Amino acid sequence: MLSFTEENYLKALVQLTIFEDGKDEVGVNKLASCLTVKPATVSDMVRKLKAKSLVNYEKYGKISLTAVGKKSGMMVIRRHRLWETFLQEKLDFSWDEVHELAEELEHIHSQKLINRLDQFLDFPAFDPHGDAIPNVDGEIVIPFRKTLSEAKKGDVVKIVAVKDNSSEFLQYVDKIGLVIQDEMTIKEKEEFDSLITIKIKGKQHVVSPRFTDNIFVVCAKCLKAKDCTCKH
Amino acid sequence: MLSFTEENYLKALVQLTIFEDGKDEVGVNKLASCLTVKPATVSDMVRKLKAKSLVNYEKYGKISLTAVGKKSGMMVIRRHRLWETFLQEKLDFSWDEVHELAEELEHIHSQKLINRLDQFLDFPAFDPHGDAIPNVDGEIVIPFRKTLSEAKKGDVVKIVAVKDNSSEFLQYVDKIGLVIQDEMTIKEKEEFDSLITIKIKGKQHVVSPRFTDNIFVVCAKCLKAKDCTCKH
DNA sequence: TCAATTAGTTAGATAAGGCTAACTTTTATA
DNA sequence: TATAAAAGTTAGCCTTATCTAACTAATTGA
Repeated sequence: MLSFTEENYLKALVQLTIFEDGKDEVGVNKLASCLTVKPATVSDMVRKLKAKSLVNYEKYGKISLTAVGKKSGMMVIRRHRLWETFLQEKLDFSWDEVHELAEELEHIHSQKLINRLDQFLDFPAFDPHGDAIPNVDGEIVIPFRKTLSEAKKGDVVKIVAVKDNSSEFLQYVDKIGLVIQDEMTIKEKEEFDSLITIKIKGKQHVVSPRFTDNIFVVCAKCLKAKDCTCKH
Repeated sequence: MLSFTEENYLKALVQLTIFEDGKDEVGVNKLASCLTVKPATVSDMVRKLKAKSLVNYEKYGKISLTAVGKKSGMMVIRRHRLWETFLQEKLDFSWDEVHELAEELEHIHSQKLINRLDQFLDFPAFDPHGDAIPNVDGEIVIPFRKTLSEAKKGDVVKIVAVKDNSSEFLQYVDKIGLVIQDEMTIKEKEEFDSLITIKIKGKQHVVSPRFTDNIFVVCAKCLKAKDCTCKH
């Protein structure tokens, strides 16, 4: 059985490779800063994960997940997202509170428990932050989406997820009055400093990249994600 | 914050002192066997717990909990029993499955989480094994009860709890067809080998001390626990 | 009451996961 | 293309929680 720590390494690797498009491997430094440990620690640990056939890795090379490592990492994310959903739906936690608690709950191993929880929640497809929940086999369909930063002036987009799950970020989203599935219009886009003016529920807000880089949207005109070829 | 291990030591101490009547302290060996570690390990650990003012202890002496240690231990038990209740009531686990899972879940620290769970479960007073759940302040009322071994021939008693939470034991209880709150009659009691013949729902069973020592009952005539002065 | 048994302690080792400091590779750039 | 900067590794140390082996204290009972 994997330790708490090993699971966190695999989870971070999934996030830095599979969930980060155009990347299927990552360096020691990046992984270290993601886990807030020192590169030396990662160097050591990655050798142990390789010995367990969970990652592919050669000295001075990049790190990637093996099939087994990927599945294990996905299961941690499945557990995390199901617990987040439980906390919000059943225990009335706000979306900025659930992440931290799920960081602990995700390490409860029982397969049976998590599948019962899934059933109890009526097999949710998305967690409170709009992220897809991997299925019982660790598979996931990452829907088409782009960041708000990529939207153009005049676009009407729908928020589908948030990238940053920190409570500070989510509280700012709440303050602006934005909720998953809300539509908004891009009123202005200043190329110079990347500030964007958006209109939500009749109200305008000027937001910075700190915000727009962490909001996932789909263009309201082409909601069928897979068919979307538009440049909106 | 207490570590996983420290919490297990405090929980075991609560079980061996507060829950064991007539005892308020325990020796190193007993604690070690309860935790399935070696006495040497306990000797070391207890010094650390004393340094944190969680236990009272002098070299070669007995171990007892301080007020702070007792409260911490009680909170672990509160969390354990609430999770057990959740698993049975909401996720349809059987009572022989919940203990092991709760051993992991009990170490999730958030006070807010556990109080929300308590509310979600509608403030249960007892867990699936019939044990009282400590309140938000770590207080508990241990109701009057005795083991089935103490019952006398002819007594009519009601099962209120089980002492042994292992799945083997609970599966045996299921096999006999016994459920918490059931009444039974003591038909025979053989002093020689302590075998007892009980009648439950019209069916007779011969049971050994392995069973009777681990079943808590109250005499059916005097259910008001606190007022009970009978010798049944 | 003293010897044997039981209970408890200490010292030294191990494994996991982390650190710092010093070193080596790789890469990027002038 | 040489060299500085960035990225990665190694060695040695720390802490927590565990162990074994050897020792000491306390209790028990003949």
